[in-house]
Amino acid sequence: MRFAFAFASTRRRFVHRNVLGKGDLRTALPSISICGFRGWRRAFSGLSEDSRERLRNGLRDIKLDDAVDLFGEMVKSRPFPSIIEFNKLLSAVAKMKEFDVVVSLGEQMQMLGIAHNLYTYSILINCFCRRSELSFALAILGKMMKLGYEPDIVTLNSLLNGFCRHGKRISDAVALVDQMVEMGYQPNSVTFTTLIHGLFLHNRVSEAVALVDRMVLKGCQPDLVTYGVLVNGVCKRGHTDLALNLLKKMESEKIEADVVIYSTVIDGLCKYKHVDDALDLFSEMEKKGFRPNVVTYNSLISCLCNYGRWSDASGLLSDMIERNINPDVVTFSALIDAFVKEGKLLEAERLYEEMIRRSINPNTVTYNSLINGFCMQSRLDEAKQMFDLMVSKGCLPNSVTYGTLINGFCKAKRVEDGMKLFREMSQIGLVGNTVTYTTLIQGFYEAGDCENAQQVFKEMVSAGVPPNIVTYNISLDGLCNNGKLEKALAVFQDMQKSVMELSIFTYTIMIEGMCKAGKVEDAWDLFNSLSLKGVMKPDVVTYTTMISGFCGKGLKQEADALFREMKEDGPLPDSGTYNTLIRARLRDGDRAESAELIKEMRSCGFSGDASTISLVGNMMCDGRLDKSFLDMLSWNPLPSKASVR
DNA sequence: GTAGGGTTAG
Repeated sequence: MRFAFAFASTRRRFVHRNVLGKGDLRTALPSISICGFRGWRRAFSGLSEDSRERLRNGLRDIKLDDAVDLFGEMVKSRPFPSIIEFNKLLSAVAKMKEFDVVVSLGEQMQMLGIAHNLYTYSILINCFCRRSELSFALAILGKMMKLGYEPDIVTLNSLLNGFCRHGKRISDAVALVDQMVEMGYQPNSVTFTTLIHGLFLHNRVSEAVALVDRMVLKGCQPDLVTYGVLVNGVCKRGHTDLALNLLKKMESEKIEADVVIYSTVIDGLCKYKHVDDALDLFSEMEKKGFRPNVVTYNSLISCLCNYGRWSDASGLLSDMIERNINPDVVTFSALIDAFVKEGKLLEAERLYEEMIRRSINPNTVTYNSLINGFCMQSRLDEAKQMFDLMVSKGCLPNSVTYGTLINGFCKAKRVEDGMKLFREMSQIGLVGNTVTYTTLIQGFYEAGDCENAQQVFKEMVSAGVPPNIVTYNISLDGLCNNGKLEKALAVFQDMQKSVMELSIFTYTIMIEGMCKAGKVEDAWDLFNSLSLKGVMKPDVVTYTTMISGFCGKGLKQEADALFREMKEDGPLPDSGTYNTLIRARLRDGDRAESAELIKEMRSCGFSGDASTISLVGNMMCDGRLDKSFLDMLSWNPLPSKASVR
């Protein structure tokens, strides 16, 4: 046997796997055992004329259900139709990308004693490869070769695809092509295109691009599919210049482009912020005679929406309607989502009605956006109603739906309702992600319920969902704000020991926690340890937090000193820094110094914030301050920073 | 009768 690579795993027997559940294929198939010998002449007749006709036509446009029915009819008829007819059927199902069904049908054939031939094996190998189940494909290859069939270039290309899709065998894929050549096979454009695609799958972009030149050297011209793979691969990774060059190259090589390839590049340009280039290419494709389709429009419309270019987006919508390119659920969902994010819920609802009027069925994504819209406005009951509506329409909520609602309830301080939803979600088999869990943890801490917050954290870990730095920061903050500094410190220590990369934000939370617990000295030690370590620079919030801590303890000199240090060689003080200091001065009753600081703050372009103004208001009421302070804070005699710029 | 690919929305 000339196949040196008769892989070790081929020794493993092809395991029959019934991938479909009971009730689908099983019931479609005949039950041979119940047909007694005398009955079989009546039970098993030939194929109907209709089915013969279908098979003659190569099963064009056949639906999956019909194909499965036909298979049932075929295995009932005696004698069995030839393997060629079965192959036609398997091939048709494979074209629908229903690889599981193909595998299952092949298995049923085997059980009925319908012998596979080279093509049957080829189809099955292809299906396993498409499902990234290389070992099964190799097992069939072994079996096939044992029976004396030698794989041809088609089967080898399928196998190559299997290696490419396998998580760890891309280098074996590269080697396989060389091996093919050694064994006297001539790789064709499918071979190279498959490998190029595989390299992209493993993010080996430059190798993928370089392979095109290599294939030309080997006498293999790239075709439209090759360019499709290349253009998509580079666009998805932001190399839109390269994609545009590829379009030109296609033209010079007289390879006719198509609407999909243009749409791919347009979408790439949109995603990587070259909106106007996308619009240019859009008109260029029209000039070249390629008619855009709904997908082309959808890319552009959602992109324009994301940039807030509403009138351009709706212009394109009217364009497409005028040209009889019908908007679909994606078009409407994109527009609805964009309006929701802009807070224009009314417009979003109008679009929803419009799509119903056009008999376009909203899907989960559409409802998710609308639910999000209500959540954003804290209209939780309406959000829940929308949720019920979608369920009643047979539209299945997914983890985004639940995540959105849970987030809404938590933000509206209704963490218990959020938790109820979370339980419901788990019951129907949807898994929460890090964000969902983190939202709930935050909700419980904000409700002062540390116990449940920690419980959710534990559940998260045991469910195998990894807490991230945000989860930890929220936990630290929650513990500190609920008077559990000791516990927070313990967690903080664990974090420092872990591989997690801490941000300055984490340290600021701890410094604030220590200050609030009256442990300003500890906070100051931590603050200084930052500069000593040198890895983490305190930012303006860290400084302000520390200054605020000093002020709270009446350590005026320390606060002033840190403020000076900040101005000399730290981060620039911001409105928060000034307001923190000003409130401290005002509380001290130091009017002159307060006024001085206010003036300085104004000269930097900041003004009094809400809590400073409310403090001044209170002090005016009990007569400790006069109105001039309020004027200083809110009246604007100085040019603002913006107008100076 | 068998092989490769690409576009849109949360």
